[in-house]
Amino acid sequence: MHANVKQNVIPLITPGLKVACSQCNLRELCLPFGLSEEDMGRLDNLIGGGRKLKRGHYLYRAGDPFESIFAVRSGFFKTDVLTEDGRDQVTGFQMAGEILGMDGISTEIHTCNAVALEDSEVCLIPFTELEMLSSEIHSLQHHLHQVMSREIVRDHGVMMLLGTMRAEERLAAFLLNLSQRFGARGYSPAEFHLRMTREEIGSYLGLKLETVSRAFSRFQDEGLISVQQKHIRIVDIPRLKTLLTPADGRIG
Amino acid sequence: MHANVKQNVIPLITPGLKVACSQCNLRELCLPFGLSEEDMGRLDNLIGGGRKLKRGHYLYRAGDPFESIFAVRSGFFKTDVLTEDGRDQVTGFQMAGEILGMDGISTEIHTCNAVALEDSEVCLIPFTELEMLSSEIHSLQHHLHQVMSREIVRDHGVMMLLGTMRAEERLAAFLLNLSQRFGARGYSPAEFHLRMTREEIGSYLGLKLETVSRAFSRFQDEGLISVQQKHIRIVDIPRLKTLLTPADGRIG
DNA sequence: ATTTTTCATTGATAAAAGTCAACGAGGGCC
DNA sequence: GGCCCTCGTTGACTTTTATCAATGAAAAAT
Repeated sequence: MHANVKQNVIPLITPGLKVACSQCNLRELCLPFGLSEEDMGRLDNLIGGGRKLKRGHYLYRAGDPFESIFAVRSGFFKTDVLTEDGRDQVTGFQMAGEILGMDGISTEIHTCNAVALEDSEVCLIPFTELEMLSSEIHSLQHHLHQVMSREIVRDHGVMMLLGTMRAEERLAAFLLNLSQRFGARGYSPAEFHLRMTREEIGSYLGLKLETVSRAFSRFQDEGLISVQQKHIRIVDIPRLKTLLTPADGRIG
Repeated sequence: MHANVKQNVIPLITPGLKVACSQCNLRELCLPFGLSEEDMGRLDNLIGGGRKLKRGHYLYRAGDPFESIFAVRSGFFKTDVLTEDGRDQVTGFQMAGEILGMDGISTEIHTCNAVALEDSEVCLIPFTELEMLSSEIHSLQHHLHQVMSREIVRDHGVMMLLGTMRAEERLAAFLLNLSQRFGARGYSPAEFHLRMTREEIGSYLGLKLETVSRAFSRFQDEGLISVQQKHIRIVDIPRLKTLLTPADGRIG
């Protein structure tokens, strides 16, 4: 309880940053995907500006009233759920173009925390207005549904990971997922900087930090990756992928 | 691959069952929640009738084109995801009033299987039509978003369970969740029949069936529940709940 | 009604991950 | 630039869960 007081005292959110989907190079990844020029302009008008968050600051917390969803413009976030008895589960890591906050729609209260893992910017999308606009723009409505559905499908993937995979498989899946997402954003899929700690990775993967650390070391020993603290280079993507399709001793 | 041929050869779906939300005693739990009489009538017109499924039959399968979501009218379903390498993760169990199929919205292709675990009936809700109607009826639109968001929040709960809990905690959480949902539907929260096998419970909880079975036996030995195959009676709900809030040795 | 098959339970043993502990490296702060 | 604190790594050992295997009970098929 005391450990993270330092990073939370002031929810340092800087309003007033002007943003426009139509100018944004993330638009193909983000909410405006598939909108016409004109409709994108209407979405621009709705978006309540951008907000900057310094590393360690909360975008929202469990218990906060829900008003908006957020699109990550730059930076890196994690979301996590806490229980009364102090358990902490990281439910996801979000990067540019991804949508945060949909957990709050159901009860009008956020059920998880969203924290910036590096200095970040988000676009604030007031949800009531978004619903109003999406009832006028069919493609926006449909795309919103797709984004929510994609989140459900992603969650199923995490369940699969947590429910059926062993430690090294989980880590391999995690690295390949990051790799793919960095690649899709024009960054190197083979070399990147982890924004989260071993403990946060462990929480996401349902493992203890020591287990994560050992798995990293083993991957390095086997020449799959090269690790130096938070710097990762994937040396052998194909072989890393084979870790996810193990025991193919199935009889057709 | 061969094991479940028997139950799948004919996707025995019986169309033509007429249903009306306005007459349905599940309406407070289901999609029409919060609609006016008039709007409910419009929803009635949209719903493509009911369908009956015999136990073991698929409502839809991964790979099927997505057209509709489904509301469970009666019966019991499971959803699961398979990987190429044969891993199988049960992602949920659905009962009356709950919505199935939202995984398909994102890509227009279902990503999981939905199987009836007992003879069941669903209402078929064509999704394109639902979107059209929901852009006219704001409360319907909002409620659809809430239903999807609730699914996301539920998924976070499963992640928490899989990521942080031990075998007995998982089973306790599972039983309490079923208990609560049966109770909400007017059935006994203390005594019910499990529709799924130990293996399916295990898959959902990220455990092997033997571990599930042992945990059941231990709960029974400790006087928490009484188990006889699929028949469960929860003897001591409060004590079962304390299993979920263990080690409260936190220092404030 | 009987046979067959599936499902559940239990025990012995193995494997995987967790726990406890020590040490070392980096990054941020003064 | 140096100090402090957080984070990461590694080792030894424990706990938990999986695996393998056998038996029994119930449900489905004939």
